[in-house]
Amino acid sequence: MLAEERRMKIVDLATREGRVDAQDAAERLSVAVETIRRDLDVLQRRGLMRRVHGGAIAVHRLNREFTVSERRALNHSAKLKIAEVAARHIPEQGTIIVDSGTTTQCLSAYLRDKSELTVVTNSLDLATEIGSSSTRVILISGRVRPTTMSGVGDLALKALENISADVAFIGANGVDLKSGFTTPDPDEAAVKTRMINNAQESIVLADHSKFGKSFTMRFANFESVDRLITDTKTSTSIINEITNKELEVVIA
Amino acid sequence: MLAEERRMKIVDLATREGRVDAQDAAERLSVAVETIRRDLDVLQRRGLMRRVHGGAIAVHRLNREFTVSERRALNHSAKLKIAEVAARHIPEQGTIIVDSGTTTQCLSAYLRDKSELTVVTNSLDLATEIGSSSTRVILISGRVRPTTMSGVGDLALKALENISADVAFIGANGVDLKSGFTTPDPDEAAVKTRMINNAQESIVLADHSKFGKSFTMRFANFESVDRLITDTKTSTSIINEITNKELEVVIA
DNA sequence: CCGAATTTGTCCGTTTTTGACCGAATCCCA
DNA sequence: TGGGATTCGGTCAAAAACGGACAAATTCGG
Repeated sequence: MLAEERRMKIVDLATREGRVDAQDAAERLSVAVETIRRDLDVLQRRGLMRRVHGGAIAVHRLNREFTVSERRALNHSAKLKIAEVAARHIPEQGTIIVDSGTTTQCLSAYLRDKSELTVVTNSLDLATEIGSSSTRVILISGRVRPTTMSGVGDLALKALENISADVAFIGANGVDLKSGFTTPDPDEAAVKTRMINNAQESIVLADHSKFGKSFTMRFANFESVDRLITDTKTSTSIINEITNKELEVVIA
Repeated sequence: MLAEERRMKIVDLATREGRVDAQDAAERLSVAVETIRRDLDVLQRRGLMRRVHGGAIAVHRLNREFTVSERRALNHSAKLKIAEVAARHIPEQGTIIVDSGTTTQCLSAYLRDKSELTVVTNSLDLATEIGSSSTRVILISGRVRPTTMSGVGDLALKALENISADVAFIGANGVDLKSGFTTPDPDEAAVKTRMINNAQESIVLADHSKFGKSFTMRFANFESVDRLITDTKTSTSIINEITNKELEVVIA
């Protein structure tokens, strides 16, 4: 059996059963466990599954299980540092737009009790956290997308229509040289684009795990964003290439 | 079973039942209690649940308890009964409007995972609770009023403009023979009025403590509401007088 | 057909996971 | 409030899984 063929069968197994047991797969495909383990590593690098002790878990199942709170914990310290740096760009007064997402969510600590500040957001969680403080919060309506707990759709775009802000803090799922800033959901992408358009200055927050990835919907290219904040683990070569595109990159 | 798989099942248990009993989970997943306890520690570190004596509780439940705990304690059992009766008027499919408020909030238990139902609400807490289920949630928002954590103002009215629903469940601060249904905040009153106007049928939920009180803003008179649900502690004389005004009163 | 590169299997020391044990801390109920 | 039951958390040992090294087998390019 060809190596690729074997890997296909492993993917097959994974999608059918949701997981792969290294030991079990080795027996079924009559190869050594080490081979399976190596295969799983390869498939993980291809983004097809996630390696865990004893085997691997199919991504489709992962997405379902990964809740907001779990994603929040992912690279949490990096996100906190990014938020800390981003916070320097929050004005004392005026209006800012804050996108939904686990990274932008970390900004909440810097947004409470700013009585001269208006925060416009489509994130339920963020609004809940700072809504009870003296900061003026405007929550964007819309259909609630369960995976991100944010308001999207036509209503959200309508609500944003007449709002203009000083700064917009935007999250991204993918940052790639070819594709620009991307996200999987079309509705969510439309909201992000509108947010960027309606702000004087726009800042994207993205930790190292987002780089080199691209998803279906581009919501901005490098020219339309003013600043990109990331953490120290992001490869410097990518950062240099982005800096060449007239986009200021800040490393937290 | 893979370790990660087991942990997923624990998260599953937690989200479904709100809590995890270490002993019980150990038996169900046929591993030692110690293993479960270690898993719970890991999951806590991932921010998925909060460790407590005897097991752990899901974070989504945790947030819920924190946000409305004090207010909800007031006449809580009465509110639960009112919600139970009100729930009989929730259609299996179609669109309903649910107002913000501690009483209407209790409806959330009956609104999760109704895939044929669309819930329109201006309550952040309600949207958060049912937004993660398969129920379609449309959040009406605008400026967030800190005391009630609800969306009000011009933006909210605009968003409601083109929405029509089968039933509206409305909360009230005061129910009085002379003043009708009242609330202190003008913005909130405007939203309630619009909600009632945009629904085929409107139901007000009010426990006994609301009767005989009146506040600045009337959002509805007795004629414009179809049904009033209250608890057994409400004085029968008031109920009789209200019934005379062509308003059906249901006692939970 | 040959040599190089890649893949695969084996070996083995290291790490991780798991279940068991036990004294201490905590909870629950009378 | 006190005592019994439960739970906790730390240590230990066995088992499983890991990963790196290396050799054998296979594939590839010329």
